[in-house]
Amino acid sequence: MSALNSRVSVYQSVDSVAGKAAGGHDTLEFTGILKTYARGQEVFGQGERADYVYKVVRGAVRCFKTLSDGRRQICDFALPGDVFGLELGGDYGVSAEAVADCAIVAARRSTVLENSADPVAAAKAMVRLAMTDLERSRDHILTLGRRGAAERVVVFLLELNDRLDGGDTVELPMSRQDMADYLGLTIETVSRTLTHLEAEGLIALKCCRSIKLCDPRGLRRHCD
Amino acid sequence: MSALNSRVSVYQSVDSVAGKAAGGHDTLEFTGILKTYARGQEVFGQGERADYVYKVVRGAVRCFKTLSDGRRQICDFALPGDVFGLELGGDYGVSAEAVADCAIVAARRSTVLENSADPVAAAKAMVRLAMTDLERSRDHILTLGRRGAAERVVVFLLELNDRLDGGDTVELPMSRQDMADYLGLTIETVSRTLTHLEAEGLIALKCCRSIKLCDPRGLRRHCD
DNA sequence: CTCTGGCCTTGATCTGGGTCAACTTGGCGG
DNA sequence: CCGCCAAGTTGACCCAGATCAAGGCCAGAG
Repeated sequence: MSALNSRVSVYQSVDSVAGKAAGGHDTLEFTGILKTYARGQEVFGQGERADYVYKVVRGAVRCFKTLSDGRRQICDFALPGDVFGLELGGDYGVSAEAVADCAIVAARRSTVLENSADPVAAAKAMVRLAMTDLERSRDHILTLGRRGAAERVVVFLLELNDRLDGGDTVELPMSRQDMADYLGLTIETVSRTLTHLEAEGLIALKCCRSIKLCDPRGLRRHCD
Repeated sequence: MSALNSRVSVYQSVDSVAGKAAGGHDTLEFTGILKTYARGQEVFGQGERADYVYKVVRGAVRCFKTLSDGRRQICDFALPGDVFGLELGGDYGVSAEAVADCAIVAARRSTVLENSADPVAAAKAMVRLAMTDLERSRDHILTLGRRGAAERVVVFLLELNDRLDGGDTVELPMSRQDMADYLGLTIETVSRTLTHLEAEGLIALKCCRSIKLCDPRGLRRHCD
């Protein structure tokens, strides 16, 4: 459970972590320590002091909330290039775990925010990150509140395809359980739905973690 | 449908719209025009240019997304003191309508953001607003993804009671339909659930828009 | 006063997705 | 190569909440 292979080294990243709309402005200087996390390893837990901000270099992370009886809801997946662990101030509102083996940069909050060379640009980049997350959350809310199982799965595949950008094939970094916990379904329903979509010729399950989107137009029609 | 009673006047508001955690810093100077909106009137529509930011003075606003077949999901209610219409840049990602008769301040985005006397404080206040919304959205996602009907209604009542702060009684500004569209349920289920909660002695329906929380502790136990 | 139209409640029935259980598949260590 | 175990699939059945339908309860108009 605890830090197994936490090989660490200093890492300098000055990538743009701004949204696609940015024309190069408002980038967040992201300097920190590169760590690796094994599949299933915790990055941080809900309620801990939010002293660090993270950025995925390789792999994928799930950010989730848990009810006292164990029910889990994944709020978001952080994919390569994504920042996570951004908080209002105090504590993390979610827990974060590696979905697959990961390389992640951990930067002190204060370094990224206060000690920045250009505080206005840093704050603007923060706003951009928060608003991007917020818009994705809203779509997630729409999906969970008003879409049926098939629509949820289709929306998920299309979104992942968009974010991973691997042509017409989605290489899922997560298990069926993770998909289910993101989509508010059960593993059985996710599995069945994928089988149905394949039977309809909309997708092809090359293997259970590799899905080809055969008919993107048809899929999009499936969920407006 | 269009602007019926859009009595307008200049309005100077320098309220703190920062979160509760703020010790007085990072306030957003919010200067704009005070407008009134009739119940049901649209404030802005999804896809329109997001040139204005809004702040509720009186009444309540629903921010929602709609699917092409008419299914509606309310993402958030904006209550007195809340800012809404904050966007990444381009267009509004949701539509906004008055749930009840409202008084709302509309401020130009540029006035609030760029032309601010203290751009760093403004940007920080923006981050605070976005993060607050984001955290509420995450809770909403948890509710929609993993809670049953009774838990949803209870969580909703507790949250509203917290935000409105009217002692132990919640004066609902919205209809059953709005509640249902926020909670991912139907009006019938919301109505039945309230009746059940009353039968259990957890709440009292003084009238259909006025609900007394008789046993806050019991309610909280209902949904962890 | 009655009429009308929202809004809300209540009951009967239906169904999408959950639950339970068996089985298959695939990756990995020995 | 086999055996093992986690992950995924498939089937049978069940139930929470949706749907369909009938009234009830105001508030405002006439």
